Order: sequence, then C-alpha cells, then structure tokens
Amino acid sequence: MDVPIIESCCQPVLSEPLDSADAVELAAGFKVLADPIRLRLLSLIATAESGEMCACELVAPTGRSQPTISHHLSILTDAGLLTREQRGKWVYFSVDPERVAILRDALSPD
Amino acid sequence: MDVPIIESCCQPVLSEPLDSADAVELAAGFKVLADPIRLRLLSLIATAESGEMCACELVAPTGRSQPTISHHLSILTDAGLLTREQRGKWVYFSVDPERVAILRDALSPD
DNA sequence: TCGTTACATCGACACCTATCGATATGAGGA
DNA sequence: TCCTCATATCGATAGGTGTCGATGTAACGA
Repeated sequence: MDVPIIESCCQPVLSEPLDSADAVELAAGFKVLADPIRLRLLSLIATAESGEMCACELVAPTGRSQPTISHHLSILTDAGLLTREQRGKWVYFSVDPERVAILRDALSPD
Repeated sequence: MDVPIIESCCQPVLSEPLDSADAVELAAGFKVLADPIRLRLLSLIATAESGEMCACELVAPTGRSQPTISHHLSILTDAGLLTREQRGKWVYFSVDPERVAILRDALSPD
C-alpha cells in the first residue's frame, strides 16, 4: 500500500457531521485496531524497554504462526501505526504514537 | 446481547502489556467503530441539536436500506455506544459519551 | 559457494459480516 | 377491530479476512 490508511484526517466524530469519505478512511483505521492479535502486537512493541521489537520476538507471545504475525505486522505498518526498520537479517518495529493519536483524537468529545 | 461489549476495561494499550482477554474485549469495541456507516450514525446522532435522533431520520442520509440501518443501530446499542429509547412508534437514539471515552482512553499515550 | 536463519508471499479454507428483499412485530389512530 | 406506519427479524448472498502449511527471498557466516 502506498499511502498509509491513517492520514491527517479527521475532525472529531462527535463534534462535526462526518462526511462519507472521512467515514471510510476513519473506519479503515479502526479496522486495523479491531483485532486482538494486532492490539497485543502494538502493546508489546510500545511497552518494550527499547521501544522496538524484532519480528522474531513477537511470534511466541501471541501464539500464532510466523506467517500470521508477518501478515498482521504488515497491516499495522501499512496503516502507519508501526514503523519498520531492517537491520541485517532482522526487522525491528516501533510504534508511531502520532498515528495512534490521530485515531484517538477522532473520538474526542465536543 | 446481555453485556455491552465495551466494559470498564481497559488499561492503555501503549503503557502496559495487554493480556489476551483484554485484547479480545478491546478489539470487539474497535470493531464496532470499524464501519463507515456506523461512524456516520454516531456522528449524526452526536451532532443533532437535541442530542438524539429517531431511527427513521437515519435511513436517508446514510443511503442504506431500513433493515441495514436497524442492524447497525443494534450493533452500536449492544456495544453501549448508543442508548435506545422507545417513544410511541418511534425509537430515539443518543450517544453515550462515556462509552466512547473508554475506547478513546485505551489509546492514550504512556 | 553452500547452509542457515529471518521474514515475506502464496494458495487454500473456514468463518464472519454488510447488505437487501420479504416478512413479522408492535404501537397508534380511525 | 382494522389499517397504517416504524422498526425488527429472517433468509440468502457476495465479499472480506484471519489462519496455516508450503514455499520463496534475502542476508549473514563458514
């Protein structure tokens, strides 16, 4: 995916009427969060001491296969919630807190 | 559904490791938001002058059939994001901002 | 060059869900 | 009681997605 799902959208859902295009974009962002494995990956990486984790460290704690974790990491990265950095054979992921904040702010009260 | 999906969970995803049970619960909450029609329904109702809207007012602006809107309103209500009040033949929905805040707070930074 | 290791991709499958037309339910009004 | 209207439910369908085993790819070391 070229463009991350989560853009600089969105006005708060509760304070302004949401048009169709913004609704589609925002829904795509929440869809990324709508999976327990992806939430655990986000949480594991965000709470890591170094702020980053290698993909190989994420398979065991989630109890899913390596291809499944790779799939979920791609979805999170495509959405911009994770950044990806290859170092040698390993790939390290870290959370982009600003992207998370965009989704969070969309739920701000009036 | 007896128990609303969105409970008094959840510690912030980014500041504490999320256990499996909380991840499932929280993912279910975001899944409710992961649909553009449901986001527009939330937005329309939240920004209504009276703070509530009749189901019959929500069909036209969304461009979906009456059964489809009824379906989405049920999902939002079961999750606790909307409250439902029947008055005569009409059913009025309003947003529960505290429920929305629960999901929002789960995305709070460390 | 050859293995080994980390990660991504492929193909397939089971399950879920958004959607609609048709129909049921239920509250008023005449 | 009958009709009308608002809403919910049913049944069916098309499309999406989480999952895995098998396989491809790419980087490192011997």
